[in-house]
Amino acid sequence: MTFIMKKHYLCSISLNSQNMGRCEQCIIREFSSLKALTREELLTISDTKTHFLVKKGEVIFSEGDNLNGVYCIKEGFCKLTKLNANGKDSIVKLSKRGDLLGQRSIINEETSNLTATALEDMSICFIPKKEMMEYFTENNKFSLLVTKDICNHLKDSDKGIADHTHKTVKQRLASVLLKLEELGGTNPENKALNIQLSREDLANMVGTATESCIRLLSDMKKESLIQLLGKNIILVNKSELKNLSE
Amino acid sequence: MTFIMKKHYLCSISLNSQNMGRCEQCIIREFSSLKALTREELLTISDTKTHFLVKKGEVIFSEGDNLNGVYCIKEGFCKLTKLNANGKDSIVKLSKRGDLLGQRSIINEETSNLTATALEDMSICFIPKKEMMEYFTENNKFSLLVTKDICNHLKDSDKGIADHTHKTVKQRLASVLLKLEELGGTNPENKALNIQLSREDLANMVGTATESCIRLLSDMKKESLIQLLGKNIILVNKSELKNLSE
DNA sequence: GTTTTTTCATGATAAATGTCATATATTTTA
DNA sequence: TAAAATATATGACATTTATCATGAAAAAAC
Repeated sequence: MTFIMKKHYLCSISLNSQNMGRCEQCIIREFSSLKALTREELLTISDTKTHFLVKKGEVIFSEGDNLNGVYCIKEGFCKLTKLNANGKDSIVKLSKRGDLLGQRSIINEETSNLTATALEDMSICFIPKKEMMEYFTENNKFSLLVTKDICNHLKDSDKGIADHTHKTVKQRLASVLLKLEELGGTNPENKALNIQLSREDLANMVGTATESCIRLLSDMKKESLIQLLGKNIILVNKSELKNLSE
Repeated sequence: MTFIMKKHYLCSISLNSQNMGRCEQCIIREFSSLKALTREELLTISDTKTHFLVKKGEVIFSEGDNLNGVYCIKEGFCKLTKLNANGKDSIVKLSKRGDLLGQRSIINEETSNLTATALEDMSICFIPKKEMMEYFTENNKFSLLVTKDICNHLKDSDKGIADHTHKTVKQRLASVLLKLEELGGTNPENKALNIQLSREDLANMVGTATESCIRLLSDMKKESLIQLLGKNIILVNKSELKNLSE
């Protein structure tokens, strides 16, 4: 287990001066509730937002941090984790391009309940709390979309609890592999999953020991359900994986 | 496993005529986001709401149901469950007096993702979708409270996923027992938990087989962590249960 | 009040999963 | 590029957990 310092404060300063990207021209906002903002609101956000790059493995924010705004993912995947008392991580959720992070903490005026860590090099915009909450209270269309987004997360999480309650490890692994494809898609060339998790991360998402996860991947390979090419995982028999996961 | 018909439609009609309870005088609303409603809004809700009783074991609404409003619990506990593909239930959440049910489905305009079942005789008010959404879009104070409530549920559910990911069954059982006390309190006379779950329900909340749950309860009894008096569970050594659960 | 059904409890056993050890492959660092 | 560190893989084994069987206790139905 390694500890990596947060470097994004430095990055955000050095990069923002170079990055004159205007929110009103940014396509990414179409993927989130930000699409409900008015032209004026977007102009203000353009001036108050900061942009920064995060390297693979770097922490964006940690459990317990006081977030002063929300993070809009322009590019890259990240994991949202919770640390167990016995020192083990649980991956609660994965986020991708277009997703907003930190909404719950801002609305509830609480510290973050999750840690966000980049799974690959990322490009992120930071939108200050002040503007977010201003538009949240004044722009009804925006607040409705934000709330709907949170509602969807809630539905996913409740599904997650149910999945972890009575399914076997193998069922959950199958389910996670399909979820990874759904979320991140596949490489058009070799059909491998675009989201590359370490075996440890995969185990922390499935809820099992790393060795058990590796073993079950090997089993699935022998059963021709998947193919393993180094870090690459290819879902060979998706319908059977689907059957297995249910 | 038994199937129980929903009878509350009948109940609601027969009872509503007798029940002239006015929302503006109801103390229960102080426990939920309904406290943000104006006097005028409350008067309208009084006229449109219906009140009904639900008997222990009866289903209030089921996974997949189209909810036409939200349910405000005036009295009693209920469980919110999700049915697994292999026919096993997971208890995702418990709700009590003052809680609102069905908010997520109404806001997202989706069918319910959970089934609500009474754990004891309950008294419930039903508030139609139309009024809820009207106030949600027009009364900012109300919508903020609703959203905060959903945010709290999300935080709880994410905690739930993490708990299920790497904790042992015994750790989770200890955690559930403490949660039951926190949520429902104890009988002042014998200090037993007010929320009485069957062993099967307890197992479905912990995420284990009923027999394993019973066995672990026996173990905890032998270790003087708890006391078992019929259906009554008394938490004897709470600090040790707390240690165990973490 | 008796019968029937359901819930609770426990033993025996099987199956699933976790842990520790070790080897190899891969990546990172110097 | 070589050395060090980390990630992946697999075997051996311990532990946990699930399943099946059975009986007792409690609750529900008659």
